[in-house]
Amino acid sequence: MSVEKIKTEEKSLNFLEEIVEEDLASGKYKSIVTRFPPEPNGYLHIGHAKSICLNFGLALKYGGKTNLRFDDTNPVKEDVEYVDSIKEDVKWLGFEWSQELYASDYFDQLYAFAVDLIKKGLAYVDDSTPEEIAAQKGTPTEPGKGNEFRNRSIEENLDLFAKMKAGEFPDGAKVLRAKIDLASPNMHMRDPLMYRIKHAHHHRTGDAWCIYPMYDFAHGQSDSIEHVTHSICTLEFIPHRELYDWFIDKLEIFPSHQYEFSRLNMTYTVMSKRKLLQLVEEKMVDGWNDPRMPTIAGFRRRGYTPESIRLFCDKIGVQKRENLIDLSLLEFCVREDLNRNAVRRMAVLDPVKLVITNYPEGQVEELIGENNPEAEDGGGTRSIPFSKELWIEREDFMEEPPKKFFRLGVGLTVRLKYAYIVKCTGFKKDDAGDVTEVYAEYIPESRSGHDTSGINVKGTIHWVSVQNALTAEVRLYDRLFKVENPSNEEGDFKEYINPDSLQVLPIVFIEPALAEAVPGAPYQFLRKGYFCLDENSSSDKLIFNRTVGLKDTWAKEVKKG
RNA sequence: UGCCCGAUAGUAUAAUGGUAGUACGACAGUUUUUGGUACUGUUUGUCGUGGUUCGAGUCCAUGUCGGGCAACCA
Repeated sequence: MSVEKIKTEEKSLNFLEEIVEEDLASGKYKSIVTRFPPEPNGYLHIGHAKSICLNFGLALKYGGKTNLRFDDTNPVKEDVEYVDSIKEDVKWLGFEWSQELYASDYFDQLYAFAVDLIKKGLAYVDDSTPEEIAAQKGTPTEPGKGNEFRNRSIEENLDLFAKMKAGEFPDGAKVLRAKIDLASPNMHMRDPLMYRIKHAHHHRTGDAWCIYPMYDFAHGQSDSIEHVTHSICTLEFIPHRELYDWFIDKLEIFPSHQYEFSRLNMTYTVMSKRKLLQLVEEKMVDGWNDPRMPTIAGFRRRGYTPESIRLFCDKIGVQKRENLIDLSLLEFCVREDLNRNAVRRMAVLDPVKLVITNYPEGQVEELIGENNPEAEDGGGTRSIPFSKELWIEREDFMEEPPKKFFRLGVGLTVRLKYAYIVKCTGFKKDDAGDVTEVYAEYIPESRSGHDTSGINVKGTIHWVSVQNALTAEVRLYDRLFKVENPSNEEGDFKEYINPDSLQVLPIVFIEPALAEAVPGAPYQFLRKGYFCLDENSSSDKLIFNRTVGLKDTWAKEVKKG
């Protein structure tokens, strides 16, 4: 390979990798520490996967470590259910955290930090109502103004803050604020809140506390305590950075640094926990792990693999500009993985009966089918029963086939996959005009692997032997929303939900080998797409979810007309 | 109209003052016992205007457009 060739194939660094390489090269750090800091108030979605891949990926690439730290400073919204799901999802994606930590682990330390700032004259207790505080903050174009509480003595502040902690005041009666600059052009510097009173039960600290730190007074300090070198978050936190640095500076603690990248947006879905929670609570979907949800749990149930999601995160890159990624890129990534790894099977989703008129009544032949043509050895084989009556797809027969239709129609020949070439001789319709049976004659010397017929056919179709068929329920999923960017549309985003996002096929005929289908394993139903067993599937009732369809150039052709 | 961030094909993402490249998509073709896969080819781009320079997507100025910021949320 030429030098140029190698050079062009070398993947360029994203801006965060560049920063890390510079910091390592300059000796600023010997190794890096990152963290993934979810709030346990919802399930992780594909946008979090981007952040997870970034944070863990950086540490993996440059030899550092990544902590999983729950940002659990608001007890009224948080729950252990979410903690558990988040841990499961991160693990499933294939990452191992160095330590499992909680911002709530630092409540004592954070309290001491606050006391330190009070002693330095940099924080005060304010008795104002939320409305008063908002009004006194001014607006982005007008400076805010102070109030009488701002000038309380250090002693009084210390006393009041201790009483806040001791539970002497009701919720909302007082807050602790940083004393910074009410005229700052950065709204976040206009004496931000540090602590508020909430007599609420916390999922970890129980009833030990009735004051809880705000995000801004918890996140940076938690990073600092953990010696996080690169604290990576999304763009909306840019204005918080000045405050992040201010607290670290005034507290004189380890200087973690914050860097921001743009969050992931994807077409035909929504990516905010608030909206996803709404879909769950209003039962628009079957829970957080509904296969139509953009949650990690949803993708897992849908049959997406960790590899495919990691590949996707790698392909979308990292930048600071707003973006809206094509869903087709994610689908490309999952097909790429599944094409290599999914076991091939046959299933007839919309059946019509094909009768091989010259095949002996009652005879059953066991034919051999390779499990995966992409695998080196074909992935092994399985046995498939063939008989006189077969199920084939309704769409594989046409009464009046157009020129480029390489399937069945009277007089047309096709290969039955793994079996014989058949020639269509006729069909039967019912009173409603629907085709009920298709007739064909097989060519005995055309059997797969032993074909001496010399006949060439353009098309190959899949089938399942009627007398040996098993049945299953199949769930076909489509995009959750009808429009590319539901959040950008007028009105409520829920108005744009795709009414056809789930199609249930109660009875689908599948080949016998599928009785041994394994949960979590990917299957390709030939010519139909990739499927996996649903979590509610049982040996009595098999249920398959369609992960993604195959690319279908014929469907495109038909659409064009 | 205060502050902050951003702008490269349809969508993403490179080019670090020196040939605007890659992927997905779309389109066309080759191969094929999956109208899949693989392979080949085609298509479409530096937000505008000035300036610096032998040379600007890149640096400077200015304008335009998009996004964010005034939760006791994170």
